[in-house]
Amino acid sequence: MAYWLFKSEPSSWSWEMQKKKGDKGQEWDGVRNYQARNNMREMKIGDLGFFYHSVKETSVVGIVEICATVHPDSTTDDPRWECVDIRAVRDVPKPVSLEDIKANPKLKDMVLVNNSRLSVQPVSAAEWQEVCRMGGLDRAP
DNA sequence: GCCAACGTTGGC
DNA sequence: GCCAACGTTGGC
Repeated sequence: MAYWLFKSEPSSWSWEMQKKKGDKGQEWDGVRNYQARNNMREMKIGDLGFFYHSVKETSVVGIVEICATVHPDSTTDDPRWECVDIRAVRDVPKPVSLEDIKANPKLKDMVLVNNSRLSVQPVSAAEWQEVCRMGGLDRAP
């Protein structure tokens, strides 16, 4: 089981929109960055991820699950670009802000802190537990 | 709205 | 293969 973080600007794709897709989920398309794509290639069904709102809210707002492994991105004919499908699992009761993450020494190595431009990132198990705790999930999913 | 950081493109 | 120019992202 691996953990990930998906970053999205709410004006283009928000957590609310993701939740409306329900259990069917949604293809995480539009990624045009090799590092992000390579991370998606590593994902397996059942892996979990944080849903992070960039720009305005800069907070982890939800938990998602990988529901389809990597496949061609339907929004382009360019065979280089692939993506996975994710579905919303639950809200994070208390969204965890970037400020809070930066202020927590346990999270100082998070990719989010050190490479803010990568849109699909790996998250360690320890980081997962800690962010879940901060978000008000006493038991990490 | 600004700007730093980063990734990509294209000329050589 | 290098590197300058350019475009985009995202925090502030």
